[in-house]
Order: sequence, then structure tokens, then C-alpha cells
Amino acid sequence: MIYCVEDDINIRELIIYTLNHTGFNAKGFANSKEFFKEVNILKPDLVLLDIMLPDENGNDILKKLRSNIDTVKIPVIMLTAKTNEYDKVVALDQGADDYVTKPFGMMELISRIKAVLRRSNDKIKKDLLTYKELNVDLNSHEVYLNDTLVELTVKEFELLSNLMKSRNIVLTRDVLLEKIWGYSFDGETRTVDVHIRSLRKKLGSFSHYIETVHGLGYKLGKKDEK
Amino acid sequence: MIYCVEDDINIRELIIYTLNHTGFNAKGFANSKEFFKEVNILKPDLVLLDIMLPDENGNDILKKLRSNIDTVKIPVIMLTAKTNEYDKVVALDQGADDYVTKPFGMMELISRIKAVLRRSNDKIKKDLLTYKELNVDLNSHEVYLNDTLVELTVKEFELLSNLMKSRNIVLTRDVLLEKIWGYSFDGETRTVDVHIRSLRKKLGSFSHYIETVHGLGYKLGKKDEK
DNA sequence: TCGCTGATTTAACATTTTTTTTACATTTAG
DNA sequence: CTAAATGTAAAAAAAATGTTAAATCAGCGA
Repeated sequence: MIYCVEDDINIRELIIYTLNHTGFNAKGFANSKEFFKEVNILKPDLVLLDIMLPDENGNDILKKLRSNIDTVKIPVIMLTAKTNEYDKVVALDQGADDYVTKPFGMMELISRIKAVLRRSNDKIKKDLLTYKELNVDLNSHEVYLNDTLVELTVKEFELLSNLMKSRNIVLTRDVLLEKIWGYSFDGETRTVDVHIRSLRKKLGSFSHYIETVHGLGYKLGKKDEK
Repeated sequence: MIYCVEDDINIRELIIYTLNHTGFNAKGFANSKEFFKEVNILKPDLVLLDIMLPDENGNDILKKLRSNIDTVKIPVIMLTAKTNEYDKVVALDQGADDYVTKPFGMMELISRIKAVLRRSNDKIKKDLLTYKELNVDLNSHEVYLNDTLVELTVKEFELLSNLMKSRNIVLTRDVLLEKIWGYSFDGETRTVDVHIRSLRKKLGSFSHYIETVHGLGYKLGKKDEK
């Protein structure tokens, strides 16, 4: 699903019509408010964003999208007036994926949409953490040890991927609980330890790399490596 | 050592020549394959990466560098063609430290290299305390003496890092108890002394730098050195 | 809804590591 | 020289972690 935020009804309708007739699924919004209302319900695969809008500047919308975890990765193409170089730079700076200068042809727009989607797919596909002989695919939630799949439960997976992301840094039980379980638990619980145990068991000899830092927590990375 | 990956032989040679004549040590590679072969042998301090390359896109190389534990922290400066705004954004997204737009002058390149190296040093130093041949990494909680790891317990580690932070300043037992143990203990306890003892033992000859200030407490740093 | 399945948490106990205490030796300041 | 401060080793105590098994929970198909 593609969302298009554009106040000019002619341009908007034209875009929606064209997209819906070229294999896409598109929906138009005249302003920021409408748009965000819908975004909260369904996240689009891509957003076409006009910079000049009645209620809120397109760059501000972009900023909002990028500052929210749920929308940070949605690809955005900005629709800019030719004259405004500054906005263009700001947009790219804030993480727009591409921009199209008005007036533009539908062919160009579609080709850019396809390009952005293709690239964004590639990007997603490559969300891969690697450490030694271990590969953790954040998208498919799969873990490969020497190319053989290791089946982990959700908690084990989160534990491992957090350790991978913070390699060589000690993560305390508190931090792990906060990050994975979401609570700031005061009282004592052995949950983390037990999951570490089962994770280690499943990872076999690789578990040497999951170090216990006595009195602190756990860490990925062997002592003797800098 | 700086590695430069750039397929255009003229640009490459120019960069290498300039760097080697301005106090740097640089080596050039025409493609990804060559580059990675060398990286496996020796990790560079910084990489200059062209985006357009014959065998593999510069952004993909960057991603590989960032997904591998050994290379994740190597600073990277991208060399981009002016036209390609998108790649630039992607590059910064993936953790490039800076980019230079072609065509660029050698002065600019060098100033950016210096800036990136400076920043990357600052970053590392932030979590790393150094005194003589001793390094204390506050993140990984590791202590290296002449590049060999010294295993410390939590209390020993805290003791040492407090001394490191307040080098040349006497820390009384009260202060240390307060800072590390968290209590304002009235009665007498030999705890600090005992931990100092074991710390010294583990630090071998370096322990000369941990001075006892009779009647007061302990201090890192020899009298005769400033 | 019920009962099944696998995941997760809790609980209990074993083991390991760290910390503190103790007791005595040694050093230092005055 | 003497009293107070510090060094040191070993024992004792405490705390942290490992491990297993049982209890609980959540999702799902009948």
C-alpha cells in the first residue's frame, strides 16, 4: 500500500489513479492530519510526500515518521517544487529515500517508486548480524550456526540479538529485562539466567562466546580478543 | 594505515600519493575483492570507499564492514559522485562517518580524514581509561596490561577505575567505601585494604603505581611523576 | 470451551566466585 | 621504641550463577 500526501486535488487524483492502474495499491490524503490518522491504522509500504502542505510542512511529517520506531523504516519519496533546493537537501538529510521534482511525469514517478521499493527490500534482506560462525537474521528471525539452522524461542532470539548488537559490551540483567521483557523489575528473578542457559545449550560450542561477567551480567565476545 | 577502494586508477594513485606524502600510510585497491583480501590480513585505521565499483557497490562493502565484529568500528569515508544523492543518504544511514563529493580537492579530503580520525579517537577514548601500560575499558569491563588481559572482580575493577579517574589524587578509604560500596561506614573495616592487596597482586609490577598514602588512603601515580 | 503443546517463569538446590572477617606480621610516624 | 596504620594469608560468610525440574502461561485446533 502506498500513501500519497498532496493537497492539490488534481495531482493527487492523477497519482492515485495511475498507481492503482499499474499494479499498486494507493490512497491519497490532502493533509497531515488525515494521513497520520490512517498511518496509525495501517502502515504503508511507501509514502509520497508533498513538501508544501496546508497544515504541516512535508519535512516535518518526514521528521515525525523517522522519529517513530514503527514508521522509521517506511520509504519516503518527496515531491518538491523545482525552485526549492533547500527543502530537498533537508529532506534527504532527514532520511527521505528519493525525491521527484514537480512537474514530473507518471513514468518517472513509477520508476522511482519501483527503485526505492527494490532498494528498500534489499536493505531489509540484509538485516543480518554476524559474529564468527554465527548469523542472525533479524527479519526472518533465523539463526544460522555454520549454515545450519538453530531453532530458538522468541526470548532466546531476543537475548542473542541484543548481545550481538552490543558485542563486547556487558549487558546487565536489568538492561536485558528492560529491553526484552519491557519491565523495570526490582525484585530478583532468575529468568535471564535460565534463558541464557537454554540459549547456550542450543548454541553448543559457540556458547563460549557468551561470557558471564560476574557481578554484572552477560557479554558477547571472548576475553582474549580485543 | 588508510585503505582506499577506488577503481579509477588516476584518482586512486593521486589519493595514495598525496596521503603518503602528508604523514599518512595509504594503500589502494581497485575492487572489493582485493580490498577484503587485505583487510583480513591487516585492519586499516580508516577506509576511503568509492561507491561505484566494478565488482561490488561501495554501500554493500560498507554494510559488510559494519556487520563484522572485527571491522565494525573502522571509520569509513565515502567517495560519491555529485549526482547520486540517494547513495549518500544510504551510506550515512549504514554508518559511514563522512562523505566527499567528487570531484574533490586533496586539501578537503585530508581535512576530512583528520576530522574523522579525531572524532573516532575521541569516541574510543570516552570509554577507555589509560595510564602507562594499563588500559581500562569501561564498556566491556576489561583491563589490559600491555595488551594482556587481567581478570578483575567487580570490586577490584571499581577500585582501579576510580583510582584511574582520579589519578594523582588521594582517595581515602571513606571516599572509596562511599563510592564503591555505597555506604558511609563508621566502624573500622579492612575491606578496602584487602581489595587493594588483591588488585596489586593481579597487576604485578604495575602495582608500583598504586601508592599507599599513610594515614590517608590510596593514590594512583608515582610521587616522582607528574 | 477444553485440553494439548511448547514456551516461559518460578523454585529449589548445587556449585562457583566474590567479599568480608579475622588474626597476625610488618611498616611507619612521631 | 611504641602505637597506630597497613600488609598479608587464610578461613568464613555471603552472594552470584548454573542447573534441573516442576509449575504456570499462552496459543491453538478440536
